[in-house]
Amino acid sequence: MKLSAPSAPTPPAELDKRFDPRSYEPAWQRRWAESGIFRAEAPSRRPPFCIVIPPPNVTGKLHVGHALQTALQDLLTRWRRMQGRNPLFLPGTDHAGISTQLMVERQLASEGTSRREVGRERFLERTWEWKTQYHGSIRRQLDLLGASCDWSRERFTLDAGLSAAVREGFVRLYREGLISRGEYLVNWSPALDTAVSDLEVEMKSVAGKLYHIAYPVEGETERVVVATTRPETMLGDTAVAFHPDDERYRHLLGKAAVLPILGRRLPFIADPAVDREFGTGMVKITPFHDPFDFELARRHGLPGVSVIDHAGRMTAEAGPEYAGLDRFAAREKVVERLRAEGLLAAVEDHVHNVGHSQRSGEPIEPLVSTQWFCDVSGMAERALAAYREGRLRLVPDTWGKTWENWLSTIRPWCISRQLWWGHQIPAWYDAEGRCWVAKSAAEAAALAGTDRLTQDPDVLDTWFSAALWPFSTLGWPEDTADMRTFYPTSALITGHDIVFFWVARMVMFGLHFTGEVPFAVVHLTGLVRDAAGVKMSKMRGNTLDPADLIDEYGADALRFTLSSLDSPGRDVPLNPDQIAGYRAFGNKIWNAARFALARVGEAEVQADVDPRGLAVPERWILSRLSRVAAEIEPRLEAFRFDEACNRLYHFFWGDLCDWYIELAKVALSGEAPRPRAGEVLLTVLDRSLRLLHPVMPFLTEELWQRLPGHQAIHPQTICLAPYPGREESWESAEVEAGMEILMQVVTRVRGLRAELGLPPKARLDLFLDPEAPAGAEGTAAPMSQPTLPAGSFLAEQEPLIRFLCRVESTTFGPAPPGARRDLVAGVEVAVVAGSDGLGEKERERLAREIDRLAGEIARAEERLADAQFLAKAPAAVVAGGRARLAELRERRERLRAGLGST
RNA sequence: AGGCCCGUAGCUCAGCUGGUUAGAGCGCUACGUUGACAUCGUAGAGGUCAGCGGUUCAAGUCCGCUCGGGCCUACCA
Repeated sequence: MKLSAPSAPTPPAELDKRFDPRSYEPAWQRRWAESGIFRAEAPSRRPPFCIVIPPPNVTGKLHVGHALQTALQDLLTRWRRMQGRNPLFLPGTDHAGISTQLMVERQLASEGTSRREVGRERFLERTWEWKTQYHGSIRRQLDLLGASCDWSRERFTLDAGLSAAVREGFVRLYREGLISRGEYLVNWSPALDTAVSDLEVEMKSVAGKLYHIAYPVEGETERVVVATTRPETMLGDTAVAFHPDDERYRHLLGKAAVLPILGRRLPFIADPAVDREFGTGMVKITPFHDPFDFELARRHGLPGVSVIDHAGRMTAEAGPEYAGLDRFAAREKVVERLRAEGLLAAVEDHVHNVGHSQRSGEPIEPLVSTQWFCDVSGMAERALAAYREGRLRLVPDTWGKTWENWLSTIRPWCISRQLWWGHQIPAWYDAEGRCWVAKSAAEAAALAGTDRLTQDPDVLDTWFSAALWPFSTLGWPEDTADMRTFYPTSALITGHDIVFFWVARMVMFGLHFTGEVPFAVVHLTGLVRDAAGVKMSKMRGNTLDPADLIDEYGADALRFTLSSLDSPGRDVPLNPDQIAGYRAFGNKIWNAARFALARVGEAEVQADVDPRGLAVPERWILSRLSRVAAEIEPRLEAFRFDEACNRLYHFFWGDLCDWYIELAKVALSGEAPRPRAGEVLLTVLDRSLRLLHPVMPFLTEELWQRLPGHQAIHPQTICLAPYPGREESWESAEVEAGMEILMQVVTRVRGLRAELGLPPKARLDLFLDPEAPAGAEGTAAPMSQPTLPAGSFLAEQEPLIRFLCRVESTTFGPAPPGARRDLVAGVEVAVVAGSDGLGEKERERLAREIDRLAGEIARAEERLADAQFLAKAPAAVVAGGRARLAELRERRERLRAGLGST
């Protein structure tokens, strides 16, 4: 495990002034991979941490949604690695049955052929070629992102091991009676020519028609009117139903209607499921082409008639007039005929929901077909219990209700698909049509007593293998070291769009096959949208390709952007401007390091720093660093990547760059040396880079390798350096409070200069009067220690103030008349600038500010006069209010003085 | 039909267990090439926190309703 030298020509060489992620990102990914530091150990003494990747489809390239999840998964993995755990980020891909098959079929079509023409074997060869190609591009993209995957453990849902796991799972469920084959009403996609599961049906609101059709009553002159949106299905009617309490129709019980066109006898049925309010309250029953009717027919033992076939065409049963017609053409023809016969009572516009095939888009055709089903009701109950008992945590927890709702109303899962690309169902049929389920043809032959068997041609739903993923990838059903070391896995991060497709099924299968929830916690991310919040889609042309974004902004900037946008329960609007903003942050970090490397002389990174004997700026930045470090880990634990990122960003840019590095300039230039300033700067930089590394792995490694003395932290790589935490001994409320006042004073002086319209170089004399009048203590930044009053603190730091404000002189004490003055943090800040008095604009501004203050003072006074408030509010709040009022009044006085003085 | 989420500055979003001065980034304005950084600096403008009602000494924050937007689940023909 050796890491070669960094890419810099000579070690702590000067940094290029140009910040260019492309110059180091690919090089580091290569170096890390070569050094083997991402390989997990099994067994290991270190505590495990495991994330299995939600396997991308080998259909195509990764999109930004993948980039988001990968960024977060890798963030956690790298963080845990730095904490000394034994992390496994397990990569892999999914064969994605329907999608991939469609892609290859499209390819064949463009060559003027089809899958039927080339045959199953050749088709599968072609699909494997496809897989190889796209797998390569997925791998490249994960590398570009900096994913610290253990590629030695990579899996594919159709590889030998996973295929064995799938057969094992199927056979077990079959033998337990949870998988069975039967003829049921299923969701049929005519375009895909396969059955699909309920989840693959997308309900769309469609503006259609509601046809009112008169059915004669047998042997009577009476007619009943039924309402339907699909008149063509009437050819498959076998009954007519109404609500048992519906007086309008009760007399019809025991009688029958006559189906127009075909003349079939349709008994009247009373069933409470019928809605009396809808249409006429009389409903035609088509058991084989409507789920509602199918259920009702089962309850009443009614037969069914199939009038629509797998291609969506009318069957012979529909009658010679319609056989062979497409269902929609048949609809027109049926309506025409009814109208001609005077049986069309009415046609009205009707908006209703129609199931569409998620993959191919056409309306789903409910029809009866022989398929394999998995009874998941028991598993669903256990998945529910796991959630309720806290063995499974959903983040954010708002998903709990959805979880409960879906699992408690779950129905059998149709797991067979009439496709070729996938796991062929391990069931064989003998000459008599008997079915033998086994893990192999040989085993089936042994069971059947003959090898004259034919395997079921269908394949399993892609999600069946996906449901086994967290343990099949670790070697299940074998008792492997990986399984013992890493299962159950630590966390799952995936998009909320597949919570049912995938997450729920993994939990169900995990509990069933391993007895454990496959992951302790699931973080459901939002969907990535474009800058305007619109869902990305190829059709809209608003997709962003991660590879392009990485090329333009660098992987670190993309990772930081995505991580900081992942706030709970929200979608992720990705705006390239924002990525550019975080690339600028990278540049900022780069230049901070460049400054340090150029100025620290012989200083080196220290594993620890004793704050005793350090000057205020050094003590301050160490204190700030400790506080920020303390805030990061709890946020990562809670999947609040957004908060962690924001804190790091503001610490680095705000505290470190804006203030500390400015303060360090005087010390490092030799103008006013301070003890160990260089050492502190390097140490703060080292720890900041380590804190940032899980989010921005490349930049932090590139810079960290150049920090003199970084070997004291880790000899090889920042990837394995310890993740910094809190350093209590570095913290000082006193120093932070003092610095807070200093910063406010400096900011106010700069403000006064700008307000007076003075050029930066214009001479300015500063007067500070910290002997704030009574009542002005307890401001926004109260001096917590009486040992360090504002006055002496500011006096001690006078050279820094002079430097930061660029003033000629600082005088402690009351300002002379004519000075422009203000009050901040209990300190009067006044400047005397040459001879010019206040300009008209400035007078107006001041007057407005004084007005605004008057309003605030009035409100504060009113509140403090309220007996209820005084009695009920906590003492601290009341005291704070009083102090604030005093400060407001005092500030108004100063401003008035400044205004009147001209 | 049921459930969930959202409506805060021009844009995209933070805002933890309610505390009075609501933040960030981008954009905008003015000034600025002071040797880390113009992928920058300094200062600034900009919000009746969708609306109404309630709880409370105190509401962006809690509760109810309304309006607007999005998502998910669902066998009303």
